[in-house]
Amino acid sequence: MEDGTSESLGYCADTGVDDDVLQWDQRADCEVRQILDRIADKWSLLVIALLDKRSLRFTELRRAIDGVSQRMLARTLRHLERDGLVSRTVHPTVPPRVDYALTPMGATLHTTIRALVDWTEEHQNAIAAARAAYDRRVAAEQEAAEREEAERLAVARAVLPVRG
Amino acid sequence: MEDGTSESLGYCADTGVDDDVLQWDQRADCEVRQILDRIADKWSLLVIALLDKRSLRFTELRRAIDGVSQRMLARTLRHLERDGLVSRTVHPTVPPRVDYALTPMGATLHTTIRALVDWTEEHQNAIAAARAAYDRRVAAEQEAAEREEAERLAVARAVLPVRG
DNA sequence: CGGTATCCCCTAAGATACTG
DNA sequence: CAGTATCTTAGGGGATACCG
Repeated sequence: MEDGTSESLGYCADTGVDDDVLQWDQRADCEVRQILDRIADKWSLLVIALLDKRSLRFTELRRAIDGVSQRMLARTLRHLERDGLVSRTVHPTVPPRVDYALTPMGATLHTTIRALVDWTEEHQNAIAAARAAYDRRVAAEQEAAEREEAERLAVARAVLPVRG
Repeated sequence: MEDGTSESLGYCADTGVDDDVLQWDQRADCEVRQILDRIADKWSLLVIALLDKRSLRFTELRRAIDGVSQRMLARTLRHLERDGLVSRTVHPTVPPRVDYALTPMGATLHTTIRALVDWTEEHQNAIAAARAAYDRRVAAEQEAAEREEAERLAVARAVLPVRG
């Protein structure tokens, strides 16, 4: 057993904080937050995406997901299995064969995740543009700052007598 | 400048891989993946959540989000600003005042994220139950394995002569 | 107030090797 | 094939100190 969720998490009851802006619970130990962190995880997202079409074997997933290590895939799958999002079926053949599939709950999650990915795809150009614009702005500001700095130095040298 | 997205990312064109199961691009350098990783980030999610209601100052955000360090909040905000999801407005007063707000694009993202959070809230009980069931199963299996092991040891001791 | 710069720790994740 | 165990490292993230 490597970790678990065993620390003192519990349901996050309203602490009665003044601010009602907090529509979602911000506290670090909140259960919702914790679930969110897990399913929004890089590999989880991809695994759920892939399993939507059909069940897959361990190695099929491994090959399908570029860059995932054996360790991380196993870990991710066990997490998803524990959360009841993915089912694991062992066929007692030789060589062994293990199939992973979405559970009904996992399938409902897929829909939601899909929306997020769609959003990302729709806006990726806009985001790229925003980044480029931001970077240009920053670069310009930095250049300006450097020019100003150089000028100040030049003035200082002109005013002070040269020593040595 | 701390990092950036400057490496050779580029749009991930279809590499013509055989498998059409890959509805989303899995390659580690994929732009969509990279954006997803950023917005699915723990702090980003919360910042976007909070800014939906109204614009907030740095310190307001800091206070609202339990457990965030100054460094991480600043980092997160700069990322979001760079991606065009959050706008940053400096009021040249003294003491300085900086307001953060969602851009129109940020607002659309909020809707999508909200769906994800809703899903999580709806299913958190089911997930908790699944986890409990899983943990019980694992515990039972482990116990069984230990019993078996103990038995094997007992048999071995009974067969082998006691040395020393 | 609203940051940036610095140091430092600790864990998540990759690489590697071994097992049923 | 489908994993687990072990080692190691990069970098996420906290604490602190200082600037405009």
